[in-house]
Amino acid sequence: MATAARKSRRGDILRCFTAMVAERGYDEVSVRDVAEALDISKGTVLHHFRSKEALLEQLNAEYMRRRLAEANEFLAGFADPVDQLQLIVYQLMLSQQDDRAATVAFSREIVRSASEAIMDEVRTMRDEYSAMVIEIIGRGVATGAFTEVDSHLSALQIFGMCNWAWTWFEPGGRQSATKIAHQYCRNLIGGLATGSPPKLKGAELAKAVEAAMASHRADPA
Amino acid sequence: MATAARKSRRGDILRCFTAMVAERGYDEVSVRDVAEALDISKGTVLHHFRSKEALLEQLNAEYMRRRLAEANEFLAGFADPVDQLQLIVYQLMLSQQDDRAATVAFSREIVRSASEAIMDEVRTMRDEYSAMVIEIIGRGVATGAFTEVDSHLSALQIFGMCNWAWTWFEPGGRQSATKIAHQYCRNLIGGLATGSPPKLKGAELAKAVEAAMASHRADPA
DNA sequence: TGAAACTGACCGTTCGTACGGTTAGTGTAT
DNA sequence: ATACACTAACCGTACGAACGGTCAGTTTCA
Repeated sequence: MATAARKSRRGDILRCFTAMVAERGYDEVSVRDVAEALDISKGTVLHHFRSKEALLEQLNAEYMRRRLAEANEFLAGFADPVDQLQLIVYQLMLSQQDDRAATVAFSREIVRSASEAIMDEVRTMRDEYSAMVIEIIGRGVATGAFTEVDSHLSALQIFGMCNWAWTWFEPGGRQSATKIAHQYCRNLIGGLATGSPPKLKGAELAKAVEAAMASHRADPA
Repeated sequence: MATAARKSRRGDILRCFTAMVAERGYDEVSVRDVAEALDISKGTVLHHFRSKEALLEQLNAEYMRRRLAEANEFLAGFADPVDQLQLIVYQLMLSQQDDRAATVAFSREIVRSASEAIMDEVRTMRDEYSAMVIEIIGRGVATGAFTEVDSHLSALQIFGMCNWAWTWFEPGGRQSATKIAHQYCRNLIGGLATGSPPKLKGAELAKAVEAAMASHRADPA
């Protein structure tokens, strides 16, 4: 390990900021709020992160890094595009539950990562993830597993139905993320798929995603 | 018409505010910005609307009022729940195109209308609209047109895939709202529906929605 | 003449950020 | 061992700009 004179509170700052952005939104969170919540000075926050915007950039980047790492892991275990597309849905919904704060913060401030110059690493990772999903759908169409669809548009449809969940999903609520993902898959994959509705092995897929998420979890609180 | 000593700029203010919120988000729009854009004083803006929050409330209320009025009109023309559900999708997507600013502003600030006290009229209308869609799906399940699904959850799925479009859809872009709605319906209604994929009479439905939207259009610029 | 539309100066507050100084650990040479 | 240099963590203050909102007064028109 490099050097760590005093144990840094960098991690705490990012975590606290993430929680606050999730709850109130970027504009309603001030650097002062974060500092006060952690009982440190505002100067300390800006010692660790160049600016408030840099804080958001880090939050977004870490979020995408986790999702990509997970996806690379669990997709490797399944070759069938029908399975793979479901895995994606399970991941997106499970992140609503198990990586809630970061997911909400990321989703609600998503436009901010679309244009700002500081966010181009985030943008690159978003594109990479999108491309992955588009490729899966395209492959499904090519093999005849899916009907002829615009794979780009179908990907957006999937992102939409999953990402929007930040506005209403409650982790402790009546329905678990897996249950929701399962029905989303039934409704959507059923529509994409050709012939008789494919048998969806939900439990197995959910387990694979959960395993991948566990091994790339953010640092503990 | 009631009274109008000087012709009021109330409409202009709300329209301008809507456009700005759509583009930048509520927090990034100041009352001063609106006033300067219209070349009036800040006092005038707050003469017409009690507060900045009241401005957002009006924007949301007008948006929901339009959607409800349209829905009540075009749903009356079709009895089949499969048709009706498609009409909803067409409406949600067409509003992204033909009522863009209000739709984006409404979508991106949707959480603000979920909790704030001032927003309860908006909340009531949102609930009414939701209930309508849930009822359609429930009826489809009851008649056997749709498979056994949680109609509440399926409604959220539809709202998600449509509402999320504010983050990426461009009115003048490569794909029209109707085209997108058509594919969304194919992918999703196909999955909901039982038996062979129902014939989707897209063109007719789109026309009905467009007619309804035309007759409840917001005041011209 | 009265009511609505509108103005412009103003208030109190909060914002993000810059910056000089202090404290506490770590590596190194004696 | 112990003195010294160095670095990263952290504090506290200060600042100009912008914020939402108030209000007494002026203009305009039916």
